[in-house]
Amino acid sequence: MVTSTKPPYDVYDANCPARQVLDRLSDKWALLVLDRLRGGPLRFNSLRRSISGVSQKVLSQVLKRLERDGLISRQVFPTVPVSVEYALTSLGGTLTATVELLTHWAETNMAAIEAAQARYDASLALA
Amino acid sequence: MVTSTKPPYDVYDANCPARQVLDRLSDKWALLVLDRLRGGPLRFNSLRRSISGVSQKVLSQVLKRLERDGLISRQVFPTVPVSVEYALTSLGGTLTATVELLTHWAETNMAAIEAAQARYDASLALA
DNA sequence: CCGAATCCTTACGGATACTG
DNA sequence: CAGTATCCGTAAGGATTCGG
Repeated sequence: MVTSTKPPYDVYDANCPARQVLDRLSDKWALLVLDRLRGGPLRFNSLRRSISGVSQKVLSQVLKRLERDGLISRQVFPTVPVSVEYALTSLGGTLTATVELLTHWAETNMAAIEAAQARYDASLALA
Repeated sequence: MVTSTKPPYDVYDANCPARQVLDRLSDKWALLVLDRLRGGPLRFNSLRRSISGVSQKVLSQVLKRLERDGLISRQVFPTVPVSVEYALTSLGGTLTATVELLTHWAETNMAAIEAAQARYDASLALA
């Protein structure tokens, strides 16, 4: 359905809800974190290890932002040394469910995109 | 619904379809372009003017990428001076339709996110 | 174990000027 | 009109080190 039901928001306004959310999803690590937490709560280093490639600095930044947005929760256990568990909130859960629709689109149409790229690149090669 | 139906892809692999698509959407201008074209084909400068804030360099980069991905089409009219029309392809159309679901989530839940942020910031203020 | 702070590199985006 | 080419400032992200 492409029946343009354009929202009454200004897409150029940084305060536009769509932009707000998309700016968050634009961070690739954020999505990986949310995806990881779908399996249940995880501790910091455990989460870090499960997402290969992310630096500790960036991970803590991302976690802080997601917590601030209410998408994940952070619970500290006063053990020695301290341990911290991160978990998906219900709000975060609905978001990941929605993102999955996009993931599904990707799986369905990635082949078409790759085909288009091949065609494009080929047309450039003979130019 | 949080019933983890995880795709059979490696989310850490840059070739994962989900990543491919999200990396594209991470470009804020790309989304604005796709959104703009939902109203019908537009010429370069027309598109540029309709998206305030984008530089001409970045716009042409974005357009080239979207064309390569098969999400938009580019048609040159041999007028003098030449005019070029960009339009959404059917593939691009299905993507924007899917993105709209995300937009809808944003509209529905943005208030909750802002509330969470306010709570978070308040808890920091008294720390 | 969890995270903050520092340094440093690089890659993106804006402004400007030029071509077909 | 529709780009390409160049320069350049800024800000994001990685590596490393230190603290609670």
